[in-house]
Amino acid sequence: MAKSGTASSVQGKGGSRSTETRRHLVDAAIATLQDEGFVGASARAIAGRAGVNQGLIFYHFGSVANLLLAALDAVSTDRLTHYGTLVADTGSPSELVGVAAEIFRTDLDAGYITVLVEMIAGASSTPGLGTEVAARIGPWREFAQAAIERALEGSPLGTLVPSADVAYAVVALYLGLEMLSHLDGNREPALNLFAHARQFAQLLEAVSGTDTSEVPA
Amino acid sequence: MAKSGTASSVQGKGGSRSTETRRHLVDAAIATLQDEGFVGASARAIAGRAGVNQGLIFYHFGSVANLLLAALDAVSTDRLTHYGTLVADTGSPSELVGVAAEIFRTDLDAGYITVLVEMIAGASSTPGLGTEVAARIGPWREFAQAAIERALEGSPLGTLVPSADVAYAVVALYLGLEMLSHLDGNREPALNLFAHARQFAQLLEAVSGTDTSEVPA
DNA sequence: GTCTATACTTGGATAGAC
DNA sequence: GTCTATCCAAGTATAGAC
Repeated sequence: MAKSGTASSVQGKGGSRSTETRRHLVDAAIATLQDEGFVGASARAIAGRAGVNQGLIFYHFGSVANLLLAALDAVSTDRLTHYGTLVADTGSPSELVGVAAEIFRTDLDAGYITVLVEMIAGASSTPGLGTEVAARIGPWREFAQAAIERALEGSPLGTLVPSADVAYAVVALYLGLEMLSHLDGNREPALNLFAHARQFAQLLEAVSGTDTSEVPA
Repeated sequence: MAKSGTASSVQGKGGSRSTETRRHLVDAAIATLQDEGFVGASARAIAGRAGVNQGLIFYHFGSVANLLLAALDAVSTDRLTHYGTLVADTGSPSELVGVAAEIFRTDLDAGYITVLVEMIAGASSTPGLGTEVAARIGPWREFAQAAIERALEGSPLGTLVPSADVAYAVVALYLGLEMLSHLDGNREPALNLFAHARQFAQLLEAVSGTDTSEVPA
């Protein structure tokens, strides 16, 4: 643990003073977005939570907006890799809905979607921020689309369902459910919904599955 | 048009100086929320747009948050009455989806949902604001639920579908689609979705409608 | 009762210290 | 290269003018 910051011209190693401060700021930015929203995510509020001088935000990230984007980046990459492992061995649509419910519940409780929602809503104020946020949501849509297509491949539904549009709707619903759940502090309605969706998916599997002998009257 | 504001102790009439200023402020608050978001909706910005002194906001509404709530009230009542006339003569589910698409398109272009989304997201910052916003969203959910129940009454789907949960999902989707559409300035994906939903509703009507002779294999 | 001028607080950004 | 002290703009709120 060489902590001497004097002779370090190399910045690549993870223990450098710079990267340490950056990480603290990013973590604090995430926490502030969750607790105080985009409005409360000021340089002073974030720096105070990180325990550093607020000027460091402008030195390391150039602006508050850039720091918030870095925070969004951190959450996005972290979540997407986690989703990947969860969805890896998912076969049927009803299984996918079950995993989606699990993902939603975790993200909701941990406040990850809050970061996303606040950034989208807050982007209206800062010029140019919207494009940057949109670029970071793209992977979420692509992930959803890939998962949907994989769950439906081989099924007759696969050719009927426009996966891109459905993925768009899923992400939108994800965001909307977070907003409503977060607003009245009650996650039950949203979780109920996933339960219903799963039953519905099972129904669809029974009707249009590969095994046609079980189709009910 | 008695414009003399000196001897007016009565405040009921709509042309009074006070109500006129209030109306200007509410209109300006709506426009500011749409253009600049919750973050940009400061007392100065709103008052500047309304062409009045910013101190008037605190005199007439007590705080910026209260003015924004008044703006949300204005939008909510205006929209809900409008929805009422549109959904009045709607019979089948597919018709309801068609009307919902029309409502969404209008609201999206006029920026009405933006006001709602910004208020929800912004509520994280101001203590107590969340409860007030939630109270103003309740009617939207009730409206959606009533419309869904009416479109499904008589159909076997009516007893299967949990209308409250579906209404919750519809409002959430409505909000989420607005966020995404507004973010990348492209309303096509959302509108495509409504078209797909309509086709799906028609399929459901054919399968489980009152006329059972048309059920396909 | 209605409005304006002013006080005070917080926020973004940088010049300069180490 | 890293960080702090300081500056100025923008925000909320009110005391007092009309």
